[in-house]
Amino acid sequence: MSHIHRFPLPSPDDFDAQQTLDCGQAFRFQLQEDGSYAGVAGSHPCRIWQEGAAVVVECSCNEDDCAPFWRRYLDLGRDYGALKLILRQDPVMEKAVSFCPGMRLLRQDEWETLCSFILSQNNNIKRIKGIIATLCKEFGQKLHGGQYAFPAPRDLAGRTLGELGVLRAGFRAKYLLDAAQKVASGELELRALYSVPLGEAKERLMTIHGVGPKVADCVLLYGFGKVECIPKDVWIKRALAILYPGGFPAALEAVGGLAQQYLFHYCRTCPQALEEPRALAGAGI
DNA sequence: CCCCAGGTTCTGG
DNA sequence: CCAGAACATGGG
Repeated sequence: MSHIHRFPLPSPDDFDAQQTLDCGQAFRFQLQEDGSYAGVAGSHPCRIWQEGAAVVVECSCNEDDCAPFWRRYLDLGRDYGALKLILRQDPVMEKAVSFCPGMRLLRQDEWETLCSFILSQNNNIKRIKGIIATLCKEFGQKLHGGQYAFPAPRDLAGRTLGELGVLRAGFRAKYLLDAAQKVASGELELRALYSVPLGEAKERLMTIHGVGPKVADCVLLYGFGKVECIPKDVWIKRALAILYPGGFPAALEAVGGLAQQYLFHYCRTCPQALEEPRALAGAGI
């Protein structure tokens, strides 16, 4: 059984599957020969692509109507046209947004986001994807289409470090285990983080061994939809230092996480992004 | 052999 | 409090 969902957007610029699903915020989508992306969102195996000014989702779930899930997952309630207009008033963001205007923030499962970014530390995206694929295949429930669900906290909490060895996750395995045990036991209740102040939520996440400020910000941004969180990874630190020597514009801080994602993808994908200011300076200003 | 990768923890001042 | 090293693993 498979449903096709078609979500119209104001502009064809408001969604691009590659820019959204392969920009380092989600790790479970793979480019297909037809240009669509196949993967798992939450517990939904799916394919996602764009057709003109619409996002199209094919999913094989047995829910009567999973459209609300997709609206939330794809952040369809947010007016990206208006937001991009605001961001583009800043000359640096103008370039970043122009580079990937179809990028959107995904609202992913909180637990999966936590694990994903624990595994991301001091690691590269290619290998992060591999570890997560193995994690799902080894410990997750089997779904339609040869896909696997992301393992629940309970699925991992009782495992030993030896059992997690198949992941080849290195020192991150013990962090994953600590997260699973704290969440499965109720010591850390993820849903409860919605009802406490942001700083408190971040501190609670950081009680997990292996979760520092950057990973916590990623979880809050990609899992809890807190767009004011700005994960400071090596790329963003470089970008801020070079492109915003005078500091990040205060007017954009309220949507700093979104700006961060455009910048991250721009700087990581386009090598000249961080070189141009040097060239200008060299030209004598 | 080196260095690096969407960091965090540990250690020595 | 703060700078460096250590941490597992795979790729260049």
